[in-house]
Amino acid sequence: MRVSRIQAEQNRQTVIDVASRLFREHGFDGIGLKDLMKGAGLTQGAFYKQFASKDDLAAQASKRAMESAADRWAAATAANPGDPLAAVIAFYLSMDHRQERMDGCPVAALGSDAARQGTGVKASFEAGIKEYLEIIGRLIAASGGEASNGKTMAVLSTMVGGLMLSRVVNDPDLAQAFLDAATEQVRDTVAA
Amino acid sequence: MRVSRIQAEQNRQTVIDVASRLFREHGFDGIGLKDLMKGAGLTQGAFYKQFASKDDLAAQASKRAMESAADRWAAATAANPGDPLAAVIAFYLSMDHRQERMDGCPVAALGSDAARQGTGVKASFEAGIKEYLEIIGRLIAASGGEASNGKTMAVLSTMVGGLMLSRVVNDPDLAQAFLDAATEQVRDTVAA
DNA sequence: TGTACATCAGTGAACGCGCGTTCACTGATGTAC
DNA sequence: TGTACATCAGTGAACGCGCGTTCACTGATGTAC
Repeated sequence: MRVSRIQAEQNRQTVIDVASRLFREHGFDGIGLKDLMKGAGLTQGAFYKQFASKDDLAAQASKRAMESAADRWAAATAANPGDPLAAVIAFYLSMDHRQERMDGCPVAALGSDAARQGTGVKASFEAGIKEYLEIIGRLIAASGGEASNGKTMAVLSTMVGGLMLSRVVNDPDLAQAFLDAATEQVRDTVAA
Repeated sequence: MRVSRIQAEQNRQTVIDVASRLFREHGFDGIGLKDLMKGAGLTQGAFYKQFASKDDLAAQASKRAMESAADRWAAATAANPGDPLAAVIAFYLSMDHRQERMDGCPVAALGSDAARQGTGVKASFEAGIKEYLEIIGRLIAASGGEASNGKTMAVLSTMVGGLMLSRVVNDPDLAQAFLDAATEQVRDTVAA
């Protein structure tokens, strides 16, 4: 049964949204097209009316995931206008973020998977990472610090690495210690 | 055809070695038992004489991968006794390391995969990460710095994050910039 | 505006394939005497 | 030390299953007049 062009486009967007979350939760190889489509209320057969391949969806879903992650950074800054940079750091390096892979940072959730993917997926990550860097740079500058490219990249590296390491260990105390250590490091770097 | 107990144990070790490399190259879900066994010169059927499940192998291969990564750190320090800490940092945050996922750091190669795995795999990573921290702590202390737990964890976070970010982008210049930024940050932290 | 027809988003079944796992069998190794 | 037999590492085929992808079909939507 045919569906209006508006509805069809809406469905396509829903599939991308769902995929951006389920890929983060299960990895690109850990979730099949059947379940991805089911998550959008559709059946498997409709997939190839909307996307060229699973890889194509992976690239688009990665883009969407990075965009929505940047939106969450914006939300964190809006919630704490007094010290927006501290708000982003606190949110990113929190136990909450560690535990919600599905709605969290795609670099931490899919970084090592993405390194194995094709140019399309990597391009999506690259664009999102550049957006991250711009936001961090702006926040450092706004807080009165000197926002060099090197400094913003170092800050992002520490945040991503700290979150990843905290997720990879079983011991909750060690996980918390990584988040704390990264937080302190980032604060020192920003203040320097 | 039966094989001597010594040969059987040797085969088992070979499977673990091969798996530790192929998992890093292709991810836990990206390589099948048939190819893993073929890499060790065996056939698929022998697998369950040696391991309880693929997950069991993943845990053992993760342990092996972390151990051999620590060995490479030791090799780097031995090659530059004058400044062993700088040698480890330079090796870890190099383009060479970025390009050789198969023989490189398992945290960067499999970190986001490992976060989705069971307790066994995570325990292997946790043990390896503690070993990393001990080595870094020892090297900082030896270089005359104050080696707090927080500092060593922050250093490791920055190294892992910097390498991961450099692998996830297409642009080689941006990749190099992440490696450079992380290197400088780690040097500053260690010297502080 | 109303009618006739073409379009095409979505369905559901099928395709070939590789997955993790199981199993009957082989034949060299290990053990008992 | 030599012989008879039990053990079991490894083989290769099979199991059921889910994968990504394709396709004939449906029927509401969009278009032409």
